[in-house]
Amino acid sequence: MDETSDLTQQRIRKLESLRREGIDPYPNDFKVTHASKDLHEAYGSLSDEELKSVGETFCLAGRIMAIRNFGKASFIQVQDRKGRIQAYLQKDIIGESAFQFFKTFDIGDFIGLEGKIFRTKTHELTLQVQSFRLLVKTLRPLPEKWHGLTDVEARYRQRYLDLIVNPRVKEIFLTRIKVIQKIRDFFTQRDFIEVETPMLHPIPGGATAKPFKTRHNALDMELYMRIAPELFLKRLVIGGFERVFEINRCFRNEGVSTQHNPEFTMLEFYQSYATYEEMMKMTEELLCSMVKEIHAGLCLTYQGKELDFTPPWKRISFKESLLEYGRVDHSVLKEPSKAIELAEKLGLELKKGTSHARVLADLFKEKVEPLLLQPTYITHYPTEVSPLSRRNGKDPEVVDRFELFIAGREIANGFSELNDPIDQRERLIQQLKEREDEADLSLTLDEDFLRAIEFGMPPTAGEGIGIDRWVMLLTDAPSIREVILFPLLRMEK
RNA sequence: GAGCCGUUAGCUCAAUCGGUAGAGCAACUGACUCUUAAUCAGUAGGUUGCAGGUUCGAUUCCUGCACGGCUCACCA
Repeated sequence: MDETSDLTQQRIRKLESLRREGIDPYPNDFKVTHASKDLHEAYGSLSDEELKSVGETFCLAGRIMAIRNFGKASFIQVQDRKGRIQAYLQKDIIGESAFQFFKTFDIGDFIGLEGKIFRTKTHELTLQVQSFRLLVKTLRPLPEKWHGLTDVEARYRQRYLDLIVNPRVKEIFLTRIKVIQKIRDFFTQRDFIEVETPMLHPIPGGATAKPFKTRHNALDMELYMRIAPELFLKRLVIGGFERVFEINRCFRNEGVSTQHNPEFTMLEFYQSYATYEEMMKMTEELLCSMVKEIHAGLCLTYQGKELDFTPPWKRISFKESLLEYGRVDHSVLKEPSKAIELAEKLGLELKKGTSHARVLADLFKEKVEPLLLQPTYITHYPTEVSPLSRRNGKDPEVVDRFELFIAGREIANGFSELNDPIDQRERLIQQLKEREDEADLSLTLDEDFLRAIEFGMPPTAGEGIGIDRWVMLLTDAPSIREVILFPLLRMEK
């Protein structure tokens, strides 16, 4: 058992002996003047001679990641929030008793250092320690210094360890944070307002995923964790916030995979007096700005595949894509029976109903989606599978909608919003009818949403972008769990 | 939900046909004042995920369970 492991017992004994000697193993009064990176940036390029004239004393603190002991001197690697720096402790300088005290330190302990900067014979910028303090005595040993922590389960369950010993992991999450910051800046600059809408929905809507059910005790009320913020953001548009965005969590009670986590982060934004075509343009600008910043160019490699983000991105209609990528016969687009025939030939299970549009959507998923490696907009989906999108002016059977695919995955979904309240009501009812057989009590008509639209929604376009999947592309992560700090796992035994 | 694979020391990994469970790092003792996966000598560390079964004998073969990974299914 961990609690009785020898290594931990040893350290508890060390801790007790420190206390007996009157040393506080967890002080909080050490003051830091510099971070490791500050020193690397300020002095990394100076010559050995120039460094000698730097008289300044620096106070740093961090976790000891490596110790290389000699008889009367020690090198240590100290890690702080910005990186690592080497420090050098010499018995002659810090004194006999201090040096003996240092010998009791373990890898993983936090240390506070005060000293001057110099360069070793092997040209490494190093802190010549004049004095030091124990800041935290740790009780458990860190994973191995060379291989680090590779066990995937341990990495996810004990993400703190993963972050301590695997620098790449820290980098991924810093990139994720940068992405979110960048999105905020992008929309704020364009006069959008960031809002927060409810996570607890009386009626789940805005998508057709299965929701998590929960319950409010005092109100004696069934609630659902939101599957999408869409219907609330539109209420805000109706209320006069003509440009809004939200970056927040959505919850879907579905299977877990390398592409799906039950809770994930979605960006949604709505702009009045814009159309789906302007959304496509804005999406190119937004995503390209991030690719440029993180990859110093418009190309990146994802899982061995070269992706080129140079705009404009290919746009092709849903039906055209079935012909061009799916290589289906024209008759499949025209005759439902032919579509069903093809789907059956491919071994697709047509559970969702066998209407022409649904079958085509299944064929698309099977035959087209995996081929869309380079950024590609698929436009004009069938109206039937897009209950919240505005009908196309020339062909009411399709909608002014697009989905963005990159590396064979859906990254974004946007459309000109349906603001005809009568059509909206009919299409939501139609959607409910199709799902009736699934006997899901959560599927109810959101009458307040329909009432809101009856008060008039300005012509608006909106879009949602899955942030996790986008960060996966930017960081070359093979699984969504690599870009979520604490992915959902079963309970540990 | 199904299939396949995995689970051995704190960490990373070995263990031939079923025959006493090993190494590196970390730890402990000692040597060493410019190392950087420091080096050298020595010591200690295990309910082989859990529960059964087969066998003289199981890390190894079989069954069930738990947890994880991948693929598929479900699903925006």
